[in-house]
This record gives sequence, C-alpha cells and structure tokens, in this order.
Amino acid sequence: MRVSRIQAEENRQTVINVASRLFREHGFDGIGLKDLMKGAGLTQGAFYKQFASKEDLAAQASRRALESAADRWSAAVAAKPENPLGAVIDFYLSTGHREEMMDGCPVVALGSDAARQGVEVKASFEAGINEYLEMLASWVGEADDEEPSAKAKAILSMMVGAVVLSRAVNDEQLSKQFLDAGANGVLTMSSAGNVRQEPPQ
Amino acid sequence: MRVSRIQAEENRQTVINVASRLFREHGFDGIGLKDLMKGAGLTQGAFYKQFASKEDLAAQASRRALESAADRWSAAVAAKPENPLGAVIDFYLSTGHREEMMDGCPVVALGSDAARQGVEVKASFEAGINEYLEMLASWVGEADDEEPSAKAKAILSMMVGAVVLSRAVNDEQLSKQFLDAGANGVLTMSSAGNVRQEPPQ
DNA sequence: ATTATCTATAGATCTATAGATAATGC
DNA sequence: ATTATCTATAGATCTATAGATAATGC
Repeated sequence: MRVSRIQAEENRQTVINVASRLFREHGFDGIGLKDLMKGAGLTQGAFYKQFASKEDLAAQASRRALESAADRWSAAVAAKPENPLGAVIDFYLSTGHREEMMDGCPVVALGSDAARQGVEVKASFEAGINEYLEMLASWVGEADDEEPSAKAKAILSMMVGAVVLSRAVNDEQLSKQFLDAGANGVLTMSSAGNVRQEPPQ
Repeated sequence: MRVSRIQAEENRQTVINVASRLFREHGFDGIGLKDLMKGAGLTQGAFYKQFASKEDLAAQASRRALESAADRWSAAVAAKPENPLGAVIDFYLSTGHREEMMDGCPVVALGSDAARQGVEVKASFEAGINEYLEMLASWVGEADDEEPSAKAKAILSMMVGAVVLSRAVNDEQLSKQFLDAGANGVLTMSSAGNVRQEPPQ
C-alpha cells in the first residue's frame, strides 16, 4: 500500500493537476474530495496526508490552473511572435475556448467563485492575473504614462468579461457576438490613446 | 398553518427575492434549501409546493436578480439623465459595488456559475444581459453600423470583467485599479469609432 | 374539502478522522 | 520503525418526499 516518497509526491502533483481541471469544470463547491481523488486514481482516505483541507487544495489547484493558463498564452505568442496580442485574442476569444471550461482560463471559469474564497485562493488568482497583465502591458506599451498597465487592465477586463458573457447565454449568435465584439474591442483599445489610471473626472 | 392564497403567493415572492440575494452571496451550490427558506421565514418543508426543484428556484431567482439590477441602472440614469453612461459607470465600477455581492450585478456574482447551469438559468441571464445591452447601445449610439450593439457588447464585457477581477485579488490597490482602468476604458470605447461585429481580420 | 405549511425522515453526499495494511527507508 | 494509502465511519448537510396540522375556500 505504501509507495515511495517520489511516487507520493508525484501522486500529490497529479491530484493538484486533476483538481485544477475539475474545479474549473464544476466549481469549487460542485465537486467533492471523493471524485477529486478518484480522478487521480486514489481514494479519499489519502487526501489529508497530502493537503490540509479542501480549501488548501483549492488554493494550490488555482495556482496550477493560472500557471498553465499563462503558459498557454506564451505558447500562442511563441507560435506567432510578430503579433502577440492577436495570437492571444485568436484563441482566448474563440468558441473553442468558450467550450472547454476545464482547460480554459480559470479567471473566467472560477472568477465569480474566487470572490468568495479565502486569501490563499485569491493570492493564487492575483499572481496569475499579474502575469497576464505583464504580458499584455508589454504588447500594448504606452509611451510616457504614469500608470503603464492601465490599458492592460482594461483589455484583460474586456477579455474576461466577453468569455463570461458568452458562456452565460443560450443564444449561440449572441454568445459569438460577445467573443467577436470583445476581440474587436481589444484591438480598438490597444490602438487607442492613453487610458488613465485615476478615477474618471 | 395554512395561509391564504394571497399570502402564499407573497411568501413565494419573498423566497425568490431572498434567494436572488443569497445565491449571489454564496453561489448556487453554496447555500441549501433550508437556509434559503429560513431567510424567508419558512421551513424547508414548504419548498416543493412553491418550486419544482432547486434549479427552478435558481432560474427564477436569477431572473429576479437581473431585473433588479436593470432597475438599478435605470434609477442611476434617472438621477443623472444628461450623462447616463457616466451615471452607470459611477456605481458599477465603484468599490461600493465591489463589496456588495448580495445586491450587486448577478452577472459578476454568478457569471462563472451560470455557465454550468441549465437552459432556464441561462435564459434568465440572457434576458437581463439583453436589457443591459439595449440601454448601453442607446447611450453609445453608432451612426450607420450594420451591428449597432457591437460597441455595447464590448463595453459590457469590460464592465463585467473589471468587477470580477477586482473581486478576485487580495491587493486593494490592484483591485481599485481594475475598477478605475475599466471606467476609463469604457469612456475610451464609447468615444472610439465603430467597433465591428465580425471576427477580426 | 382543500391546501399551505409544518415536523420528520429517507437516502445520498459532504468533509474530516481513525485504524488497518503493506510497502518503504533506515 | 515509519508512513502512504486503504477501508470504514462519524457527524453534518444536502435534496426531496411523506404524513400531520390547522387554516382557507367553497
């Protein structure tokens, strides 16, 4: 029954990977420890030797999900380095991304739920969101702006909102229009002038 | 024990109103029938004479939540009719809205979860989202555009995403920046030229 | 007579813990 | 000897149903 330390650590990583997908698919409250462990080929009894609590796993799975999402951005850019923003928009605001909740952006899949979680889960989201922002800011560089990432924040907001909205409606046409309007909106924003960081007025 | 039909219908409405707030606060899976009914001053036993299932209540509570959110937009506009978009931005992208999940926009509070629900819940969201879009489109009117609401969809996406992101992070400064960058981004979008509806390229 | 709501409960599931087992690691 | 995982279970909670009760509505 006992496995080597190396195998045990590998099992732990598998649980985190599986949870990062199943939480996105079903929500933090939509799946139990039994099914999470089963997805990793283990039984629920092994859970508390690996994690302190379900919330602990939620935080680690969120971190893993955000990391893998940022990797996907990087991969898209690597395949089309002459137009990084276009490359990311192409898949992020696609019907493919809309359909694959389990492998898609965790901010879209779990953003509303993250608001109700503790500081550990939010820290995982914050780290991933900052990675997104760094990439975006480097692609939509603003010349001499006191807050260089304001435009990046507006763009990320539009991207996240567009996919959330596209998933929340039945009407396929309306859903697709959110993705397309979002894509064009991001391009409009990226070529627009400075976006101030301070409150309006 | 039995109450009049009028009282019974009133109780039903109270349950829907309570649920529309408690679902936003805790998520669809984060609160049970017992507590939902308790919030309306009833016991869980009365539930199935009022609703077919928990999902049925979720659909009706979602509809109610979206209606009340649209009413709030209207109220903000009525108080400042010379600048309707500014009036809505002022409260939607405020720290006040960020904090009050229970009375805030249900697309932000439950958008990620709505993607996992059935057609009835999504129909409730779709109806409310279309109301939002109609209002926005009338304020950012595009002259002669084949898809008059593309800009409205981009703006709504940015608004929703900005509040989702502002709630998903711990860092108060970063959180506030999403709201402010979103507000300025909406203004940039609203004064920008036409936003096409078709996919980019 | 009908019925809105109540108490009680069935049956499933949830998180977390306890003790057994069998392999690792010293 | 230690420990990673297993089976089993405690105790709480979940959705949904059943039958009792007491008031309405005919």
